Amino acid sequence: MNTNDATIIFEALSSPIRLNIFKLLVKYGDEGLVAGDIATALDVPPTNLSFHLKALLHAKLVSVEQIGRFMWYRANIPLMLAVIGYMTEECCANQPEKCLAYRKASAVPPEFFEKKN
Amino acid sequence: MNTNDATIIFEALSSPIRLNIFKLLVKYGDEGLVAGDIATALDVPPTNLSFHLKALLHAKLVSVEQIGRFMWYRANIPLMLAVIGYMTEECCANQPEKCLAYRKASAVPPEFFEKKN
DNA sequence: TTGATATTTCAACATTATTTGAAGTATGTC
DNA sequence: GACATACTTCAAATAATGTTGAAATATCAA
Repeated sequence: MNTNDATIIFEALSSPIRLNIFKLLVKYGDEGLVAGDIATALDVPPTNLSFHLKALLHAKLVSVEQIGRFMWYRANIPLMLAVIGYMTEECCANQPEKCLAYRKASAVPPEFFEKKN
Repeated sequence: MNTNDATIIFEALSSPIRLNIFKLLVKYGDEGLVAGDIATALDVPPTNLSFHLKALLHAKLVSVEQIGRFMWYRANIPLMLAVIGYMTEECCANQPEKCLAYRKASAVPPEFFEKKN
């Protein structure tokens, strides 16, 4: 994860349509969702959906698997976590106590911050 | 934090220049940095820097304080943490065990994941 | 008050992103 | 094979963003 990767990822999440696609896919987890169902759920014309899915694929925020005529899309949650890591990295590295204080006051759900290992 | 806020924030972080500005400001913490020094550090013409700082201000990712002729810019770290919260929310809410498993394998620095209270 | 410094705003232009309908590709069904 | 379905690619129009130099604003220093 570097500036370039992060830029592409943020770019991919910077449109309401794409952010909603990603959030929807997170919700469906490993099962994923077929392009047509994403289009229906979010009321986006198929052509336009393809365009946005391409941006998410390019950022690697989603993966796709063809099964018959259907394209199954899935969210790449580990990558999302890597971006979070990237964002917090510098903060923690440069002023750990301040970062921790801010984090304690943040809206991040507590169960997410359980000790790793 | 809703889709609209998040979109504006991701939009603000979706250009390499703006991402570098933000990272630089995170590094300087509470002290902040004056516009001219950001311009020098990142080798961005002042006019262009102003344009990008405006986007970061609009997203509220940075704040600004005028002191004499100087404009001191500072990163809004709590907001950054709020976005992280927003991104993890749905994941944790919908499949907590999967989310935790992914997190354990993620590159997020371990000290960031200490129990909150 | 004059001139220098710090930064922003403006206007023009250049570049990039988004949307749409029509056409294309591939798979499945009869 | 002929036709329907699922989805993508293409091309053209439109919209949004990014960049630059010149001018504006505001503070400071002599």
